[in-house]
Amino acid sequence: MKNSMVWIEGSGEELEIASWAKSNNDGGFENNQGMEMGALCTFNSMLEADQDDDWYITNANAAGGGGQHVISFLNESGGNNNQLLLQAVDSSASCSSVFNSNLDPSHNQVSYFLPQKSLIPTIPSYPFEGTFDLGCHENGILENRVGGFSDLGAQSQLGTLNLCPNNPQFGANSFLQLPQSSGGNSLLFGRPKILKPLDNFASVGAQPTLFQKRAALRRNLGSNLGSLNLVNQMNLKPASSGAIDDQVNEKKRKASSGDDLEDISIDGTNLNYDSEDQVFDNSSVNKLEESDKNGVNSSITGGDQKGKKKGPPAKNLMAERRRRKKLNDRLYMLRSVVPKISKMDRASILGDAIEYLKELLQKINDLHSELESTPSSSSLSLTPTASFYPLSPMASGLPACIKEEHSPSSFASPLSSPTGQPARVEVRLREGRGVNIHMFCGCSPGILLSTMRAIDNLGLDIQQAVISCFNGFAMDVFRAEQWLDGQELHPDQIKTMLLDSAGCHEMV
Amino acid sequence: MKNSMVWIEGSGEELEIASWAKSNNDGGFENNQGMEMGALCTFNSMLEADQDDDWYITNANAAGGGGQHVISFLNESGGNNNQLLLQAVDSSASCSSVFNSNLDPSHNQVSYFLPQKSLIPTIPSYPFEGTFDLGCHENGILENRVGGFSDLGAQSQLGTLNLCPNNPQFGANSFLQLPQSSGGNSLLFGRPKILKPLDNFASVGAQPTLFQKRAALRRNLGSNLGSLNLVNQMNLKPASSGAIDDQVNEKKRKASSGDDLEDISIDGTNLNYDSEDQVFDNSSVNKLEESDKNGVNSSITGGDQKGKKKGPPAKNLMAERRRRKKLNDRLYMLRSVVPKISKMDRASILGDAIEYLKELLQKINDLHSELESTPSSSSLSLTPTASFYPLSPMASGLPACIKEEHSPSSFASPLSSPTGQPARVEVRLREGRGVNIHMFCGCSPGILLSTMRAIDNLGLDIQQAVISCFNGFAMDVFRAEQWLDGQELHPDQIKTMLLDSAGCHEMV
DNA sequence: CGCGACACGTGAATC
DNA sequence: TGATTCACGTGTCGC
Repeated sequence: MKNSMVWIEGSGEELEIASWAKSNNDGGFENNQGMEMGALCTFNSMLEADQDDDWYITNANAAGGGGQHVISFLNESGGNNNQLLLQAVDSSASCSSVFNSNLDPSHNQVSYFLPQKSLIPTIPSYPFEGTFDLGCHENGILENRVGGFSDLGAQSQLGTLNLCPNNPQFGANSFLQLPQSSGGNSLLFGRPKILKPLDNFASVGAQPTLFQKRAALRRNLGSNLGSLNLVNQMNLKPASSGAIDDQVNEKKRKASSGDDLEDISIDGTNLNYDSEDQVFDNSSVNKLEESDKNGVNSSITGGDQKGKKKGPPAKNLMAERRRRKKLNDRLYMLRSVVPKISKMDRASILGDAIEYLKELLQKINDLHSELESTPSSSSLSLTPTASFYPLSPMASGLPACIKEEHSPSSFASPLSSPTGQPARVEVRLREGRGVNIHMFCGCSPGILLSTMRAIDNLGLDIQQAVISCFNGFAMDVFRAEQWLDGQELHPDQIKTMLLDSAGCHEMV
Repeated sequence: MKNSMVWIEGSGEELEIASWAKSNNDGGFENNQGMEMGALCTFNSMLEADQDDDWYITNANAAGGGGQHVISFLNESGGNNNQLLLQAVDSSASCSSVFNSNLDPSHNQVSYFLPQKSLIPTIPSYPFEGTFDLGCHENGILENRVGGFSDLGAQSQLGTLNLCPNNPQFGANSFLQLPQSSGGNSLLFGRPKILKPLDNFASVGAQPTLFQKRAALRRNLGSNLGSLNLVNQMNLKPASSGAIDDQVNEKKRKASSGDDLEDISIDGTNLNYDSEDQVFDNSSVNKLEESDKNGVNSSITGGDQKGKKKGPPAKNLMAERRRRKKLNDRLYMLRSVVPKISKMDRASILGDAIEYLKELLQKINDLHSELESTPSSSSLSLTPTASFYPLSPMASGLPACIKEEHSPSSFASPLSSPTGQPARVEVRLREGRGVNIHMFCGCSPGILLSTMRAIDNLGLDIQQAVISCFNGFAMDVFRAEQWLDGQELHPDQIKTMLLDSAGCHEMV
């Protein structure tokens, strides 16, 4: 769990809090499970989520464990062509790029992980300690602010990376993210600044984002790195490490509103809130307290005081949290699906999405017109439908770019990348044999294959990745392992190899 | 401006409140102008809005009257390909469908109008009365809750329709919109229920949404229809009609937070807050007061009391308001750009956008392939545009539709597939050497490579595709061509080949 | 009356 | 140090 905080929302209903958290340490198994559940949930949620909304509606199973089958369900249905595969991103979970076809993480949380801005680039992975239940714990630690994406920074990419590892299964999501990463980064720290807020961390349990932010920042900044690098500690840490937390706690807010609460989780914990129905308040609370231990908290909860105002608030509070999370998840999803993200800012994400959307439309127009006119000379000035194309410079080349200019290179979204775009490759070694790769370049025929070959030749097994090939070629490998026994690969080796393959992919 | 409420945000800076409002009645001319201005503003805002953000930055003109030229500007710029033309939506403004290329309404308000849910379907247009300045007035009327999109309903489609006529120029945007309309709806009332909250109403001045909601609901419900149908009155009405407003006002909230304020606008008015720099507090305030007249308000501002806490808050407060508004605007914009909105829910909008985006990608692929194949047989069964594949019901025709319901299976997200899942492969030949492949299966190590290899072995060159690898492996090849001279591949060949590779990917 | 949805204000963090 | 951004909790409204 390192960075990635997955937050699961109960399968059937409530597992909100991060299941992933549970097994932080040991890694694999549980986490995965958690992830799946999350995914599962997601699906369900998606299906069901908006109610009549679009997302498929199928609630069914979900509940408890059956994540898997849920999934299968989808698959079946899936035949589902339509979907390109989005990355589902769950605000809570850090894995950003998930590509879920389903949109709605909301009810059932999903995973996601958004790249964070990477304040603390140095820290490779931030596992999340908190277990699901424990999750609360974590939250507490981090604190109230659990919210969605914030800047957090530090964990940013890490989160992404980490998560994936954790939940290889889910990994799928990451897909589209590429673009982002390309910019700089989604995968890793690559892009220092770009991704600001959204990053994955989002929420572990509840609000990974802030959580991450703070946690990361504080911890990282303050103390840290050492301890956290590999392990989960980060998250736990807060809990465990009183000091840092304290700082956080002090702020904890609670004081302000004062009361509220009622429920447990209240501030510190947050984690649960997502859980929705099944509130694990208790557990979480307990943990929280730990975390809360800091001064202020007491003021707040006092214990769990609920005496406060009326009873109702608590419920609403949870609901609101869920809502927020859902919204964030969607936002992340959108983000993951949009190639060129530019800023991680919420508004920017939205804006980028809009722009991208426009580009696509434009492109469609162009194609359409072309199609019509095609055969013959067509191209003329006529501009069939509307002036589509003339303008569309964007369509092809720089679609959205516009904005970008300045940041010209950084993100170049796959789309944007004119094919000519020189390849950009970022490689980051995770601990063990893990490798994160972010590659972005102009799309040229054969590049996909050549890249895959290159990776294969490098002895890397891609476990989690999202690759998109449109205008440009973008690949974000969230998790890959070196199966080739031999020596450890050096990032540069990988990089050059990939660049080479990109350079001469046509020759494939 | 009948329905469409354009909200202009000062050109240079602040014209926040709705210019459009001004000329309600007479219809055409002024309205248009208003619209234009709105548009104009929007552009500017867009351009400038996010600062470094993407949106083009160009403030220039905007200001006063020049709506037209602005537009032309756009066009020129337009050559500007980039933009597809979005409909800009401003949370504050009600006009939904404007198609502005620019994304960022925030700073400079823009216009928009979102289709509302149409609570009051019967009412065709809701013009906004309030003029810019007056806008405040309006706001006041509606009330504090000016927020973003709320349900409002009634105006929904109407707004859209109206607008278009007004700004033919912008019409371009519509282009893409089609999809929407096809969906059911965006244009007219067609879809009765779908659009709920976002509707255009949004806000005139500050928080259109709620405003609208309440205003609309109350008014509509309570009284209304008759008067409003064609004309602008609706909007004005609130202002004019005290009664309705009052109801609204009562709720106004303000009381809760109580203080804050400092600034003028405080609650009731809100309008200004968006304005940012130039706060027209005064004007707005004045108006507000009118609106505020309801009981509670007084409690709140009391006047403008600012005594409260510290100094800082106020500023931040305003900033936050702006931010919120901006975000809402973007959201609306997104909404306006996405044809099939289904629910007006924020989350739904996001989700729909995501889905729509996917569709577009798919469509592009289709077109692309078609295009390539075109000359020749093109027509085939392929169903040119859309439905390429069987699965993609959505893609073509009903793109979004899916959403809906039925499509249980339809979406199956890639993610979902548990690894165990048997591979599913769908292959469709496009004309020419084009091939569409949809593959979905459990994720197992090496599957990516093996699949790539299989494709390579098949002599297929992937040109457009999205591949995700997480829990499951999902690959959607939108466009691939057979470069292997030889014979034409048979879909089944491809399919079996891929299935084999998936089956034994580990052997890779 | 609960539940969902929003907006608001606020504290905090980052730039 | 100011400006933004975010998340949170809360009040409110509509179903």
